[in-house]
Amino acid sequence: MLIDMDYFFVACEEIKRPELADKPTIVGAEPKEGRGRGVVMTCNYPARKFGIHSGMPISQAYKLKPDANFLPVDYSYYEKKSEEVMAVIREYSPVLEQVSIDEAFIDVSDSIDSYEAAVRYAERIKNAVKERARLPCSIGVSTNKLMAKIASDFAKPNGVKLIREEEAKDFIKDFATDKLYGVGSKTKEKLDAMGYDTVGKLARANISELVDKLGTIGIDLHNYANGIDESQVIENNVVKSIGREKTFEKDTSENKTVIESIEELSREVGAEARRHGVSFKTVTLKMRYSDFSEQLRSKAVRPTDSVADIVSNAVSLYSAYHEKGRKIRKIGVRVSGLIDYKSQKRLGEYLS
DNA sequence: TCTGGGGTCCTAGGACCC
DNA sequence: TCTGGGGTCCTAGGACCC
Repeated sequence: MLIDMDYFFVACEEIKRPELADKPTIVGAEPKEGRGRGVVMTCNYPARKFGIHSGMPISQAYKLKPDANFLPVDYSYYEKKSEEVMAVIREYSPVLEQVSIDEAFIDVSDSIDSYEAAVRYAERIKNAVKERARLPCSIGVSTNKLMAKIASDFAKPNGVKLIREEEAKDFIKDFATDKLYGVGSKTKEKLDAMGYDTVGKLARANISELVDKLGTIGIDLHNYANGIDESQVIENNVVKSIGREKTFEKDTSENKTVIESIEELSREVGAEARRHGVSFKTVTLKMRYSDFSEQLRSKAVRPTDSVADIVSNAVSLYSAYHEKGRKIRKIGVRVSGLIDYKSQKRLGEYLS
């Protein structure tokens, strides 16, 4: 099963202010009378009636519905609600794989022996999430992760959708290929060029041609197109990297502005690392220029968790590699190669 | 029309070690 | 004078997901 929260960020806001529910409401960047930068993170169904959707530039959303409620992103609140939701779901499954802040797979195949029972079980979970976390969700039910995810799209809003194993292949055959997990705009273009513009055609494609043009993911995609996905639901509670980035209100080439931002982002990253109880081995600086091209530069460091190390490395990467004169749109700082203190301590004890 | 911020995984070359 | 095969780590960039 794939449990996917409905219009999650706005639904969270509606708990605090129920009156938002009947009106078009958007969580995302500040619209600034249509001059704001950034995008719609989430919007509720009343807003969708005006053609607004997540990922849309906030300026465009403002044009479509200037008197909608535009709310800023309160990420830590949504994280808290997410934890509540995950705790509820966890009671219903021996294993839970959280995909994002508002989505999780569970695997209940060992304890459920019919499609009817599975649907009843999903309804129970949906009701429990609604009652205890006070948030709506939709649940896709099938015999593998790929199809459960696809089913969840058809469950929305606030529903349960079952796709039986024997229906799977037929269910997806007329979809565009980018409805499959792992097919984005680039891969879709390549598939189109090969003449595979629907999932059904991809299902009948020549595998060696796919591998030739796409690499080993060609095999996965061919399986997906046939409704086949052997991947397991796996607990994934280990964080691999921690980063913060921000887009400037105006593109800038002023060193002072950029460096101050790097310092601020570094402090946030450092605080987050401490919160997780991890040190890191690599610091990466990301620069996005006005034309949207991106430059990443990284530096390996001795394992550390200090903000000063993040700042000094990120700033020196900036000084060394920033292409002078080019205006920067966005700056980002990330640490990776994370080591948690406990394992470090264990290793230390072992070595001593 | 104007494109966020949080991530993951993969590929590929170079340096280095034994 | 010409040089293998196994491996790890570092760095850069691309594609993708929500």
